[in-house]
This record gives sequence, structure tokens and C-alpha cells, in this order.
Amino acid sequence: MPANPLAPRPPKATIDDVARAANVSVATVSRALRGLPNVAPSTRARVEEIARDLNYRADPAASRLAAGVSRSIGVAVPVLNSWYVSNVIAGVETACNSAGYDIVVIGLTTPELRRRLVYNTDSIHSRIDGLIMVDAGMSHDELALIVAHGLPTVMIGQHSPLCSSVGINDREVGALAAAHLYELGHERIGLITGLDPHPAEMTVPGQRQHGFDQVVFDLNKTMDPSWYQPSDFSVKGGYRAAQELMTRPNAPTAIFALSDEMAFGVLHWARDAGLAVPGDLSVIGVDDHDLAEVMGLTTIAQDVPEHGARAARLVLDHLALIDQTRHEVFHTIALIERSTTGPPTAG
Amino acid sequence: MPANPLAPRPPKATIDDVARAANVSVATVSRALRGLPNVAPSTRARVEEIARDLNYRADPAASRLAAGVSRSIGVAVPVLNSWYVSNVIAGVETACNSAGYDIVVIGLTTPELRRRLVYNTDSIHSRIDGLIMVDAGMSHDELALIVAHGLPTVMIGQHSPLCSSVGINDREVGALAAAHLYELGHERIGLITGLDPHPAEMTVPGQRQHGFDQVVFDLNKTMDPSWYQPSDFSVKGGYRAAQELMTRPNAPTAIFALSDEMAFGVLHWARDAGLAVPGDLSVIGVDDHDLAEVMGLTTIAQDVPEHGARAARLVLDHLALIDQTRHEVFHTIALIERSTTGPPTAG
DNA sequence: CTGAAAGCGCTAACAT
DNA sequence: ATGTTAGCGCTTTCAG
Repeated sequence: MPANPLAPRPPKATIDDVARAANVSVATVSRALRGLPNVAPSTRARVEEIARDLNYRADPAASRLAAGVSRSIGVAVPVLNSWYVSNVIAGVETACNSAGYDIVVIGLTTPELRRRLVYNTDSIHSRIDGLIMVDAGMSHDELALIVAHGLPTVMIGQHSPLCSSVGINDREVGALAAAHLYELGHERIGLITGLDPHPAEMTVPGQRQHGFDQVVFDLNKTMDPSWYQPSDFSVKGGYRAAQELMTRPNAPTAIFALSDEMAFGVLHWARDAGLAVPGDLSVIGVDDHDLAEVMGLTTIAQDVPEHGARAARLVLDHLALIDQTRHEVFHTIALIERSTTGPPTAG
Repeated sequence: MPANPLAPRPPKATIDDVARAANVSVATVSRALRGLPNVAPSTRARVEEIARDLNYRADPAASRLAAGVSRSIGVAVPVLNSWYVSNVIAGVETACNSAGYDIVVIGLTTPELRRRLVYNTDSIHSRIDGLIMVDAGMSHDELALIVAHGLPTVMIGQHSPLCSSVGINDREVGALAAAHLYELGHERIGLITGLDPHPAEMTVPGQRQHGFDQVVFDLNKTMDPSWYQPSDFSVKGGYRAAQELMTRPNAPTAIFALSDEMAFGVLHWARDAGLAVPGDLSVIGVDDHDLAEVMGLTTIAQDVPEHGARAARLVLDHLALIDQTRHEVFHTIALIERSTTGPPTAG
């Protein structure tokens, strides 16, 4: 295969070249360069210098083949261009690159791609040393299949006895939102949720709704079933959901959207519809998106990049044999009141 | 509750297992499974079936070592959580996964990480088959080093004779914005730019500013040097830049921000400062961010995911030997007038 | 059309 | 402390 004609390919040094130049065996080179014990300091120094001179670096594929590790961790995400996901990835990246790990992004954007991950249809598991799954909504059985590959695995946004996980208390998220809205005097509250692929697994949307419903029950309130409106966590989805919700009889006076992006969509619809916020309609979201403050959105904040970083550290600590136990990490959340929620106007 | 996985660790089948079960040599298995010619249809069918039964998939590290390809492409990005970057990555992912390629994200978030890529300090180049760089702001020399590795390389947001590139006509972007604002009657226009690491390379900020300045010149207008305010393409950066710009004497009546996210920051500052938009201050951005419509932001739209997809296709076509020529792709842009720009109020 | 065999570059016992 | 020697699992000549 012809290489780029514009540039000559630099001669790639192998471990053999280094060994020869340093007058030692390849084994010693390998040991020296990886910081293993049992190498004379002088030897190590010499090898290191020569390696530098020769511009040598171990071929990752060769090490992977021989040692079984690839120094890269996989991050499986349901979408790539959501604020939440990209901030998780940013957090993962921070933690990984300081440890010298690469990150390979595994898009789960189609059912087919999900299948590929679960059933390892394209040997993804053998190109990574660890796996982080973000809001993957895995069933117990799917997850069992995945962890059976033996990779240190941590989920973000879903918890399971089968692996470590990091997230927030999503029931509390729902409860906070409900309490806030009822306290303001709302009685008709719309809930824009996500689709829960495996309701039994209690993923993010399920948990948040559960926490919400608990407050409804505790406060002796009622929810018209039509106030539950599933959507897809996108701005446009929030817009459509608001439209659905608000153009039906018995429309809510407040909407709790399970993400800020959906909440932004609601705000957009409200403006298009000529509704005053929070006068005619109160809106609360979740995330504290970069633009939440700009939009004055009341929301429940979480430190998303930190979730990613924490998950990465869990995987890396496992790989470094520092800590191989299972963890279930919960980060804190906080209600941030801004200007999109207020009491309903009388009537 | 002890984990009790349904599935025991799947025994990893090797090409040898398949060969034995199919009663052929490993060479034939390899050929059959990769769709190479010179395999009897019946043999191929048998091998394929057995491979499926055995749940066999070639170990990527082994193939990489033997054949020199890893079926993954690298995407180097300056940040991970910007709207622009995550949408580029989303586009790349779309194109890559339909071709069966993995994507490894290379964060260029620190100078050290940039160095790693340029000088190949950790053999990243040998774990990928192609490289896409997003707004990397590479100097000619750095780029020369990178392409010298022989990987098909394409840049997004920067053009160079050394490799393929995809982007938009950034000078036209600047020109469109300037023309729009002057047409509305503004005479004092603030420009919130980015930092241009290598001015000589004419990267995105440089080009946009250049196009802008050309219009200034052509129209016989003048720019107070203090109206150029560098920033960092973030919402917060836009806020600070607006503050800088607007609290100085001879403040602008309109601001052109080089990205929508910075424009959002400007909008935020304007609201905090009690300025009416577009009455007291007009604002125009670039991108057509998901929230641009929500915010009513006038902007210059580009199809960001498509940039990523196009770049990926360039790399993939190169790898598939379909087209190895150098391309310089320009996508279309369009001014979208919304409600943040208007004539300056008299006075 | 198929098989045998030589590596790809590195790591990991097992010597020494 | 260092060297020797097997592979890791696959691809790829080169024969047949």
C-alpha cells in the first residue's frame, strides 16, 4: 500500500534495534523501558537514552498480543452529541490521559451497534482493557454477557450488582423537582421523561420518575396519566413534548424535564406559544448545562465531567491492581433556583 | 448479593480452532473470512458457519501485528465538551461505524498532549489507520511531522498543502457577518475571536477575521483596535469578552462572535447589563448551535456533523484504496437571520 | 483452490 | 542482572 507520497516514511525502530545498539538483549530493553525491577541503573539509563535517540516506542499491537493489554479503555455512549455525554467523555479523557490510556469511543446509536457490544460481534472487547458505559440501559442479562468478558466495567447512570457504577441519586432528583414544584403551589405537573428500555433495571428515567411519583403519593397529590410524556433528551424532543403536553385538555402549569436540553425545548415552545415563564408555565430541568444560567433555567445540578473522571479512575485503579472491589459511587446534586419556576398564576 | 453471571467466560476461539473444525488450514480460514478470492464457495460457506458457531472473531492486535492495520481511526480534538467538537465526532462516528472502524479520541487539551501527537511520544500513530484533526492549529512543521508517519490524515478547520482538509470558507463567514452588520447600519462592531496559535497558518479565527477585515476595508469603514477581543470559544469566554468590549469607551453597537457558544455568553452579559438585544446591542454568531433557534440568535449556519462524516469518508476511501488523492472540501454556509440583530438605535 | 511456514514486534518464563 | 527462547494469533508469500 503506497504511503502518503508527500512525506517519506520514517524508519520505524524495533526493540531489536535498541537491543543491538545498547548491547543488551531485547528482554532487558523491555524490562528497562517498562520500569521493571532487576535492571542495573546504568543499563537502564543507557537503554533509555538509546531508545530516545532511535525514537523507539513499543508497538502497541505487539505488546497487546504478547501481554494482553492495550492501554486503552472503551467508552460506550448512546449518542455522541449531547451535552451530557460529551461532558462525561471529557471527564474520562482527563483521567485517562494522565494515566497514559487512550480512549476508544463506542457509539451505541443503533440497536445493531448495541448488539455488537453485547455479543462482541467485532471483538471490541479485545482492543480495550476496561469499559465504561454511559446510560446504556442494559438489561441484567445483557450486562452479564458483557462483564463475562472479564473486563473491568463501570456503568454511569445505571447500577447493578454485576459491576461498579457511578451516578447520582436519581430518585432524589425526581423528589427534589416534585417537592420544589408542589411547594410553589403547582397541582398539575407535566413530566418529560426518557424511554426506559428495560424498566426493570431502573435506569435514569425510571429512577427519576420513581422519586417524583413518591412525592406525589406522599403529598397526596394525583397525576393525570397524560402528564407523563416520553421524549428523547434532545432540545427538539423537549419542544415536541411540551407541545403534546400543553395542547391537551387539563394541561399542566409546570413541567419537569429530565434534562436541561429538553427543558430548553420546552422554553422554546413556551415562547412560540406566547406563554409567560414562569407565569403561565414553570420549567425545571436537570444537569446545570452550560447554558442553563444563560437561560435562567431552574435545574438540579450535577458535576457531569466528574462522573466520567470517577468512572475512569475506578477502571484504572482496577487495572493498576490498586483496588479491584466493586463500588457504587453516588455524587451530590443540588437544586439551583433560577427564573423559570415560580408560583402558578391564579386561575 | 454475589454476582452470578449467566454466562461463563466465553472460551476465546482462535483461528486454529476454526481451521481444525473446518478441516482446512488457517490460511484458508483467514482468506475465507476476509472475503478474499481463491476460496471455493463451498469451503467459504463451511468456514463461515463454523466461525459463527465458534463465535470466532480475529483478534485485532494479532491482525494489526501481522497485516499492519488496526481498523480504527484517530480523532484529535482541542477540547471534548464543546458543541462543535462533539458534533464533529458524532459525524465521524456515523461514517466510521458503518465501515466497521473504531474511533479513538485523542485529546489535545494540553500542550503536552499536542506534543505527544506531533512527536508520536506514545506510539499513537501505530494504533490507528488514519487521523482526523479538528481545529488543531498545527504549524506547517508540526503537520509535516505528523503526515510523515504515513497515515492518511485530514484536517477539519484548517487547510494545508500537506494533507486533505474539510471545512467551510471561513473568510466568507467573516465577510457575511460584517456585511450583515454594516447593512443594518452599525459602525462600531466588536469581534470576539479565538486565539490563533500560528497566525501564518490561517486557521479558523484568522480566516474569519480576515474576511471580516476585508469587508471593513472594502466598505471604507474603520475598526478601533480595541474592538478585537480574543476569547476561547466557550460560553463563559463570550461573557467575559462582551464585558471587556462593552465597558470600554467607544463601545460597539454590535458584536460578531466567532461561535454561537461565545454569542450566547454575550447575550447573557447583555441581559445582566440590562442591554436590550438587538436594540442596544446586536449579536451574531457562527454554527447554528442546537440552541441558536431557542435563543433567537442570528448566526451563520454550517452542517457540523457532516464535516466530520466527510472527513471520515476521505480517510476511509483512502484506506479502501478508492481514492488516495488530496482533497480540499468546502461545505456551504448560510446566514440565518433571527432576532438578535437589527439596526442600532439612533444616537 | 489450498496448505506450509515464516514472520509481525513484543513479553514472559526459564535459564544463567 | 541479563540472556534465551517460546510463543501471542494472525497474515502472507510461496509451493503445490
